[in-house]
Amino acid sequence: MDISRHDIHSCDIPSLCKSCEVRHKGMCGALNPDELTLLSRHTRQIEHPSGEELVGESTRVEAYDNLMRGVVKLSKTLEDGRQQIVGLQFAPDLVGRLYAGESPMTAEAASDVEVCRVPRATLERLIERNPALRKRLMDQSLRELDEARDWMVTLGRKTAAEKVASLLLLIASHLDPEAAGERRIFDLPMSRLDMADYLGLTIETVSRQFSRLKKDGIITITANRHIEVLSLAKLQARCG
Amino acid sequence: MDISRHDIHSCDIPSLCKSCEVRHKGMCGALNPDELTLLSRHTRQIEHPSGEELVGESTRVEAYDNLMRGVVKLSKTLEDGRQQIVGLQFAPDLVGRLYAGESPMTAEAASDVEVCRVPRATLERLIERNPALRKRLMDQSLRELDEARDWMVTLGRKTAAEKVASLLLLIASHLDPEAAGERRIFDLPMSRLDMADYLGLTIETVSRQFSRLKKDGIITITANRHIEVLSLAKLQARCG
DNA sequence: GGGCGACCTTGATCAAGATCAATTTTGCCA
DNA sequence: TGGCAAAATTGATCTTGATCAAGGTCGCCC
Repeated sequence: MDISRHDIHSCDIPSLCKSCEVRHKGMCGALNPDELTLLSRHTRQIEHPSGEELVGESTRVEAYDNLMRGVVKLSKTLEDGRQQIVGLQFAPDLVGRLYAGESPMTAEAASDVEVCRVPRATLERLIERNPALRKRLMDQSLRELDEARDWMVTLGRKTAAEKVASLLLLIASHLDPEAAGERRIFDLPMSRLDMADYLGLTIETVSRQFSRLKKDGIITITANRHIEVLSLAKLQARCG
Repeated sequence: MDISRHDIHSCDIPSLCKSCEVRHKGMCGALNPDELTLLSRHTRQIEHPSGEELVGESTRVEAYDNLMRGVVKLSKTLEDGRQQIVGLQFAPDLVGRLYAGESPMTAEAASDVEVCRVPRATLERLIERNPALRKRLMDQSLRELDEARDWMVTLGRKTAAEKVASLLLLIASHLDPEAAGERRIFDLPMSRLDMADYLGLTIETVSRQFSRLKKDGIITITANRHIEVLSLAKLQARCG
């Protein structure tokens, strides 16, 4: 794990700093120079390999993680080990349940991930002082709530085929958002098991649905993770 | 529908006023006298019979509803009519998706319901001015997000028996929260169809699970809606 | 380049819950 | 109080997705 001082001039915390790459979605411009200085003093840039845990379920929350690159999965586990993924986060989301003493879930790197870690107190102080930052975080929370409720429909009322199509569409829209037309190309940021745990299915069922999408000419798969969507319209039609 | 001027002295908007019945959970004390006067001028108290819609899916949001009595269900519907309930709201929640032009879901009275309706602009102006109110609404949003993610585990990974037990426990904790010991007594605020739509099941499956809980001596049911939980511990043990 | 382990696919069978089809119960109103 | 429609229960059967069981593929490290 690479931990280095955070330099304000080469700042790449997408959600909190000015010179970020993903300016259009992040918190850039929300902070004034003083606030940026304060932030840069307390922030550390950290890399996590795929599979590494950022925050454990029911553990104390000491810091928030600003997601710069990669995909983070949020999951919950029943006592007997059954697991459900309850959300995916993409850059430039803030990872971590605001204001909670204990994290209600596990946050884990789904792919290799780069974050900027901000101590809890630092961020919460900034939120107090900065209305723009506050509004951004409120908007992120409300958006996550919308997404969670959308996914409840998927979990409760869709068939296995519709579930897998919905997930592919969700991932495509985050990882290849600019693309026009019918095609989308991307690498799945998660294993079949993760997908099953997100969809409330087994890996076998997920695999069979992938095979069906392939057979029906809607996608091609190479090397397990590389997906090409040939007909976005047909994929959408399978989402229910 | 009974619409009457809202009188500040007999104010009973639990979440926004001072003399509310559910002081411990609401927004009482968040507003100063000026703000209360502003609010009282624009607020209307409204009663909705069970089944009546407060806000429709994909319709323009013109006002928020402060829930004073009863239970509101939030639902989403797929094109072919499949329905999923994505949340329940109890007094003194604020009903309505903050800051959205269009409501992402339907809000409907599950039982008979009393609300205070606040125009969108009025509440949003108050939020700007009042940090305590702002924090309360942020906390409600974050709590709803936690609840939605908890429910995703129920929808994705629990069996029918565990789902029904989880719902009974959820309702018991809201409708008979003070009770000590092993017993809880309450009236279900929703039909078997609503419960099925919340759990991602059919009414037949819900009914069979109720019969099983009865047979196993965990609950008694009278008149379809009146529930007595005989052993809270056994009910909890069935939640997974 | 070969070998090993993790991950994925495919097939056969099983079971939980859906569907279809009657009854029964409840609430309501005349 | 009786009658009726809506809601709930119960039973028989079917279907979807889970489970069990082999193989196959991929990626990585020596």
